[in-house]
Order: sequence, then C-alpha cells, then structure tokens
Amino acid sequence: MSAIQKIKGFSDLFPEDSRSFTRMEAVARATFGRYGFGELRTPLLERTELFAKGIGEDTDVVGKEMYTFTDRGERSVTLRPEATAGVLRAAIEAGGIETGRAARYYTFGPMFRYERPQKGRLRQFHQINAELIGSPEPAADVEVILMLQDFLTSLGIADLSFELNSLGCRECRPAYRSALTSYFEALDAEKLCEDCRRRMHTNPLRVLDCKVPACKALVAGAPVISDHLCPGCRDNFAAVLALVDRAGLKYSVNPRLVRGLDYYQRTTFEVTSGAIGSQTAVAGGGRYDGLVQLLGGPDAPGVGFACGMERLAMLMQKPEAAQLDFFLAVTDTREGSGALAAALLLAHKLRSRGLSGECDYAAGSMKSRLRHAGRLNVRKCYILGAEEFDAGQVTVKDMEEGDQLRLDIAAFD
RNA sequence: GUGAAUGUAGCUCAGUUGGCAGAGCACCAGGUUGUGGCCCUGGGGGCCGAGGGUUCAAGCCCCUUCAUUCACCCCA
Repeated sequence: MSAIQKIKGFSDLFPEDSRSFTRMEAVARATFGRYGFGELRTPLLERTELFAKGIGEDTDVVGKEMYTFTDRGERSVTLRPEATAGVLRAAIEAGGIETGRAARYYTFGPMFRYERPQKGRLRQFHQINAELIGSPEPAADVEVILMLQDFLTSLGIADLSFELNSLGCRECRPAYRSALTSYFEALDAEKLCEDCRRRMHTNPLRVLDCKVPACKALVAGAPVISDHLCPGCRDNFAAVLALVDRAGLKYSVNPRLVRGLDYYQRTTFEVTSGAIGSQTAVAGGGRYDGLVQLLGGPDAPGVGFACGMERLAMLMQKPEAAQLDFFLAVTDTREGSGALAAALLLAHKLRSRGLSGECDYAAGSMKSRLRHAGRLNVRKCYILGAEEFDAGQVTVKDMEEGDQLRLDIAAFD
C-alpha cells in the first residue's frame, strides 16, 4: 500500500455525496435570499488572535482543537474553526456595521477542528452560517430562528427538535455561575463524575449538560438560569418566546442548554436529531451582543446560527443524478478509421444543441457498450460502428422504447 | 487525549479445531455472426493492512505498528 491516503478526519465527496451539498447550498441561497441575506465569503485562514479573542481562550475549541501554525512571515495563523468571528471581522474591517442598521450575511464552507473523528464529526467539516448584525431586538432573534426553521423544512428534513434558552448577559451570568458552583461544592463531590468535579470550577454550566446518570440526578436540583436572569434578560427572553409562540414554532425551553463558545449571550438555541448517531446537534446559534466590540468594532449586537452540513446530509433524501440525454458508443474499432474523432465532433454538436451526454472511450463489444449505456441510464444511445461510419451515418437507439433509426451525421451540422 | 471494535478481490463481506484463497455485486467474454435491462455458462482479477515471532505448516495463535470505524469528551 504505497498510495497516498487522505488525512485523518478529512473526506472526499464524490458526486453521489456532493449532490446533497450542492442542493443544500442552493436551498440556503434561495431561502436566506428571501430574508434579505447576502452571501459573504471570507478566508479560511485568519490571524489566530481573532479566534482566541472571539471564541474565548478557555473554550475547548481554542484550547485544544485549532489548526494553528506559524506562516512564513512569522505570524500565527489558524484555519477557521467556525464562521462567526471571520464574518464579523470582515464586516468590521469593511466599515459595514453602523449602529441602528442591521447587516445580514450568510456564508458556507469548510471549518477545521482537530478532534477525534467519529460519526457526524470530521476535522474538516462544513457549515452554513447566517448572521444578523446590528439589532438588539427580540424580533431579530426570532426572525433568524424562523429562517433556520424555514431552511430545514425546505430541505425536507423533519423530526427535529428545537430547544431554546437564555444564558443571561454580562451582568447576570457571573452571579448564576457562582450560584452553581456553590451548589455543587455543597454536594458530596464524590457523587459527581470525574469530569464534572473539574468542570464545576472551570465551567459549571457544562455540568448541566453532563450525560452521566448520577450527575443528571444531582443537576435536577441545581439552580436554574431562568431564576437568576436580570430583569432585562428575563423580559428579553419572555419577548422572544412570545414571538416564537405567535409564529407557531414548536420548541421546548431547555434551561440546561449551554454553548461551547464564550461569545453567546441571552438567547441561545439548538436543533437536534436523534437519527444521526451520538452527535445530535444539526444546528445551533444565539445572540452575541458585545462580540463586535470585543473584535474592535462599534458596540453592535448580533444574532446568528450555524448548521452542520454533513449532519444535515445524513438526514436529507439523497438527490438523484441528472439523467444524460445520450451516450455515444463507438464500436468501430478498426485501426485509424477516424470514428472516434467523428464521435467527438458529433457529441460536441449535440451538446451545443443543449443535450448532455458522454462520448465512449472504452473498448468492448456492442453488447458491453449497450450494457454500459443501460447502466448510465441515458435516454438515447448513439452507435457509431464501422458500417455507420463508412456510410456517414449514426444509429440512434431509444433506450426506453428500444426502437432505433439511422441518421446522416451531416444532418447534425 | 481515553476506550472498544474492525483491516481478506474494484465494492460489501464469509473463511470452522492452524492444512490448496472464497461468495455476492461490479468488470470481461460466450450463449445470441452488430444491440442494453432478465436468465444461463465461463474468465480475469489477492504480498489476507505492514513488520516481527511461534509452528512441519499462519488469513487464523503471540508481539509491535499503521489505518479505519464507533463511543467518551466536545460540538455543527
């Protein structure tokens, strides 16, 4: 085995799979376009500090999952692990963020995280991302959530659950954190799993998300974020829920829903599926007021989401390949007859008339060529054998009906 | 980073107590003198992931290593 293999966690998408991605991109463009969002393409590579500042130094993503290296100019650069930081950086850099006016962008493409691959998780994976920058209104949160729902529905994906939560703001979240830590410290620490004993100090919110049964039982009595929200956050979340209700979206409030990126505040949401393995999140997002300013821009709020394309692809019905109009089989195998050149020119003429098809470069019997045409599922098989070629003709066989006729090649000019 | 499972034909996988390397699909040819799909017959294809060890004999047992997958963790 000396053939070079792809890098662990990276994947090749052949047409059978890439068709799903093409379709998702088309549906995203159509759907997001109806909400006034425009496509923004940003670089895959950014300065490391963008993610360190934006996502948070203490997060797993920044702490141990980034593809970071020093380039030839001695700058520390990183392959983007998520899209929001880059989109905001671009918008700030272009001066496109004005207070009082919302900017709407979507983007999609590969993201990179150095994690152990498993079902639904790759090191290079793809996300579709949307950001609404500049509005603090609950209506903006809800518009983004409804747009996500619209998109998923348009893809024909059902059986998803929407979960919503509010994580509070810079004012009330620290108080909630310390209340959580005190709660866990008052417990018999032995009852928590090893990870949670560590997390209760580093990031107590994560304990809420633990799947170990013993921890779940203890978490049941833990303080709930909704009881610790400041009046502003409480009113804000109530307004969001009221609007979501009026829009008729089915969802549940999950007070234990936490996000792994530090920039989220107030409204957060996640869309999950039970049908794609243990990595259940297909989309997630929320509000990130303060992030634009943190990245050196004006004090503008924002809200957005990301969808995992590989995970959505698992839930989508696979699009069929487009049927070709013709397969041009060359069965004149006489040395130097010129049939192949004639076939190429004929195929070229057919394509210039808008037909799609393949020209045959493989050798083989009439039987094998026709069998090949049958497997390709083409409408018509054009046969160029010695007999036809000498007569300046081609046989056209209808593969569905089975009938055939001979035509002059010159008639295609 | 941790744990478990799996690496045999182009693909999906069998392979018994260690004893000649197998099937299905795909490919090629014939049955049908130039005609696909269904059927029948035949054919080409393999360093059994790699390296070492035990044995008269290893795809199978032992050790090492690489790769893949699933799960933990984390997230989309």
